[in-house]
Amino acid sequence: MLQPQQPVTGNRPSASRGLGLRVHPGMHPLNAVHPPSQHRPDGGDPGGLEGTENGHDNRRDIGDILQQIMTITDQSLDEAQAKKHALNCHRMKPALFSVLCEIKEKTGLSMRNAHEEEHPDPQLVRLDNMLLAEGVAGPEKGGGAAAAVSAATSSGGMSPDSSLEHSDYKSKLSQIRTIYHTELEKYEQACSEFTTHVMNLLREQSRTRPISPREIERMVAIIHRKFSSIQTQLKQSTCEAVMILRSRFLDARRKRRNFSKQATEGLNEYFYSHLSNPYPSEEAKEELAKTCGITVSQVSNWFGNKRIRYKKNIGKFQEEANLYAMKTALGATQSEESPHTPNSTGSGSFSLSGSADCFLGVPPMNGEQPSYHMGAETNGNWQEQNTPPSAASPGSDHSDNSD
DNA sequence: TTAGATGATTCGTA
DNA sequence: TACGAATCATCTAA
Repeated sequence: MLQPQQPVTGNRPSASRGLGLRVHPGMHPLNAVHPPSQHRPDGGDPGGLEGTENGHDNRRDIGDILQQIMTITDQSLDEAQAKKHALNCHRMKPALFSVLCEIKEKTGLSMRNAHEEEHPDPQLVRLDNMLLAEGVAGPEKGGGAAAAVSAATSSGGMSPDSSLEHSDYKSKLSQIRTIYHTELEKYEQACSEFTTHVMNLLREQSRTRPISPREIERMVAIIHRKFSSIQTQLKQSTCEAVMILRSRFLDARRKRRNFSKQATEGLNEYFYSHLSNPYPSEEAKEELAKTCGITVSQVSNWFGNKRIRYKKNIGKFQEEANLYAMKTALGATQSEESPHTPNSTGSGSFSLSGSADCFLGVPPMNGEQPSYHMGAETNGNWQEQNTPPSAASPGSDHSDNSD
């Protein structure tokens, strides 16, 4: 029986290090290269053992070569080079090489993962799209920041004096972009270098073991996948940074400012004068937006909030409703007394004295006559549920009608 | 510091 | 798509 051979150098024990492929008692090194017909996967290998016990010269040579290969990593570089050269020149090398090729082909190793398909990672696609949209990836033209700023502005959350913060935002986004591209370049360069290195190694190794071009390609693909996952992490971190930056600078809720008293009064005046149907038309919203100095969406938000909060606690708003009713009534009286006297201090500003009908020229909703009382029903069951019976009677009871 | 007010956002629904 | 409802985040007065 062929015993495991000590490294040629003989300067260290062979069983403690190496590739873990050392021959152990009971297993002949040539088991790995037996043709499949002789291979015994059940552990027993009478044929192989028989062969070694017969002291087959060729197989002993091959065993020597294999053993030398196994111990190459344990040797110094010079020794290894010399050994490699010796192996390359060995008379049995072509035979061993062809056997390895054959075995490799039959085990299907070379076809492993051959059917793996390259699908774009959906997460990566999302990250790419986001970075593109934010202006971090892709050509730098300030588009992302500008788009984000314009989006925030159009939502009505940005005040005109926020241009300084915009520039701050842009500069920080630019920093993120710079870091992102620097890191990306580093990764790409490292990937390229590593790929080249591995390909050279494989080409070199292909002289002593069978390595198909397809195998090299697959190895390159594996490397690229690994680096791609690192890049994904980079993109993820960048996205998070942009999100934090964006929320810090552009989240309208963080920039919330209360409307001016004048604007709030104007909105309230409209609301209570149309209490039976507080749903301003688009034209009315636009007019309100213009006169209050806010956006149409802010008007919509305000009415949405007002309706829901009014409905939730009618009693609480009763006093407010009465106040605006009184103001309107007073304004109407003054108008009657001096019909030619403008009831506002000037066009474009809100007056608390005008009647609901002539409320700064804001078109009545759906053609209804604005009123504080239970007027024409125009919007579902809002009116019957939410219009307080005493709204038109300032000073009347303030009973809590909240639901 | 804190509770209430308020503007904005999100989500489900008709 | 507008709206209601819930919720968040900030403002403000006490």
